Amino acid sequence: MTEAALGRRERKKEETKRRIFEAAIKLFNEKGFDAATVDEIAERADVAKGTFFNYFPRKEAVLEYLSGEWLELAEDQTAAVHLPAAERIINLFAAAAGSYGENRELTRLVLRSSMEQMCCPEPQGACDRLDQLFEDIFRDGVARGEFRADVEPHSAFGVCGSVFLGTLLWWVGTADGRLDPAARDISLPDAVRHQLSVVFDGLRAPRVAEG
Amino acid sequence: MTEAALGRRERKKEETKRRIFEAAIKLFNEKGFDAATVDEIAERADVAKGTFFNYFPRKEAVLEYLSGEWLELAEDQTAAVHLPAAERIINLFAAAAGSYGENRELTRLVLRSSMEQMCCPEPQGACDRLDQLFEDIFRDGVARGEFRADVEPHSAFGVCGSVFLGTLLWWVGTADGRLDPAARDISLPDAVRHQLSVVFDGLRAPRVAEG
DNA sequence: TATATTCTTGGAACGAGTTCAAAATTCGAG
DNA sequence: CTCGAATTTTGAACTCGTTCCAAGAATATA
Repeated sequence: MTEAALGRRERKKEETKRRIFEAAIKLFNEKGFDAATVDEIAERADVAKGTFFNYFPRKEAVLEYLSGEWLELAEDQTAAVHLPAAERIINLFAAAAGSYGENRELTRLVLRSSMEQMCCPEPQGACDRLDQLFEDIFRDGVARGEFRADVEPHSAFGVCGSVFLGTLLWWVGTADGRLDPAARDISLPDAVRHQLSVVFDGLRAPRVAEG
Repeated sequence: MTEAALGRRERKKEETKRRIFEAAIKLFNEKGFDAATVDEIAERADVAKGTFFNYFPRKEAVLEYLSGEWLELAEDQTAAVHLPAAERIINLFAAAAGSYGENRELTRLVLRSSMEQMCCPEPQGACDRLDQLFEDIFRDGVARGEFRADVEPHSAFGVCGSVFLGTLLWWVGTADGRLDPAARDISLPDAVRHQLSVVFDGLRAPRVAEG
C-alpha cells in the first residue's frame, strides 16, 4: 500500500527532522546559538525536548548537519573539466564560500563545529569529502603540468583548505558594525579567490629575467 | 614598606590566578577539558567555585590565557634580523608550533579557543600580536626584494597564519593511536615549515626556461 | 481484528557552568 | 588604632544541555 520507496514511518521521521532542523536554524539566526535553548527549538518544532535528542544527539549536531548541506552545494563545481585545474579548485572553494557567506553569525557557528570535527576526523566527515574532490582535481593538474609534481596532493589540500578556512574565519570576524575597510568592498567568495591565488603563485618575488 | 612595585593585594591576586591556572591546566591534562569540572579546579586551587570566575570569566578563558603564554615564547624569533625574511617567518611559526606541540589534547583545546577569539577579534588578542610580528618581517622582506610587492602584508599574514593554524589542526587530528603514516616521521614544527615553504614557492609548476 | 514488536514521546531528574548578593578581608585616612 | 570604603571571596541558587525511562503510538504479522 505504500507508494513511495520509504514507508510512512521513514517519511515522518525525515519530516520531523527537517522541522526540528529548520526551527533550530531559524532560532539560531534570531537570537544566537547559546541563547536559543533546546526547549525553545523543540517547542517551535512542536515536539518534546527529548525528541530533539532523538534526531540530533547534541545541540551542536544541528550545525554539523548544516555544514554537510552547504558542502553539497559546492560539489557540482568539480564538473567543469575543461577549465584549468587551478581555476576549478578556486571555483570549488569559492562556491563553498558562497554557501557559507550568507550570515556571519551562522557561519561562525558552523565553522566552530567544523573545526571540532576536523580535530577528531570521522572517516566520512565533510572535510574528507572536500579533500577527495580537491585531490582529484589537483592530480589532474599535475598530470597536465599545471602544478608542481613534488607536492603531495594531501599536503596541497592542507594548504588550500587552511587558507579557505582562515579566510572564512577572517570574514566572520569582520562583524557588520566594525568592518575592516578592506572587507567592505569584497565579497567572501572573492576574498577566497584572492587568497587562493596567492597560494598558487607563491609569495616570493619572481626572479627578474635579466639576473 | 612594600618592597615590590605591587602591593600585597596585587601580589596575592596574581598568585591566586596562577594557582587556579596551574590547577586547571594540570586537571585538563589529567582528565580532559570537559571532564575537569570547575568545582575540582577550584578545590585543587583551594578557592571557592565563585572565585574561579573572578579570575577567568569562563572556563574556556583558561585556554585563552594559555595561548597567550605560548605565543610569548615565540616572540623572540623575530630578533634574528640577519636571516632572510622567509626564514624568519618560518622560524616564527615553527617556534610557536613548538610551544603548541607538546600535548595533542591540550593543543586541541587551545586551538578551539583561539578560533573563537579569531572569530570575534579583540583589539589586543593573541592573533593581532602575531599579525604585528609577521607584518614587520614581511615588509622588511618586501623592501629587500625577497617578496612580491603586490601582496598586502595583511593578506600574506592571512595565508601564512591560516596554514599555520591548519597544520596545527591536522596534527591534532593525528591522534596518537591512529597516526597518519606521514605524521609518524615528521614533527609538528617540521610540518609547519614544510607547509609554509609551499606557500612561499607556490603550487604552480615553474615555467620551463626554454619555453 | 488481535497481538507482538519496534519506535517515539515528553516529563522528571541530573550535572556542570555561571550568576549574584551577602560576608569577609584589605586598605587608607583621621 | 579605629572606622568606613572598596575590593575580594564565597557558596547557594539558577539555567540549560543531556540522560533516562515508562507510557503510548505506529507498524508488521497472523
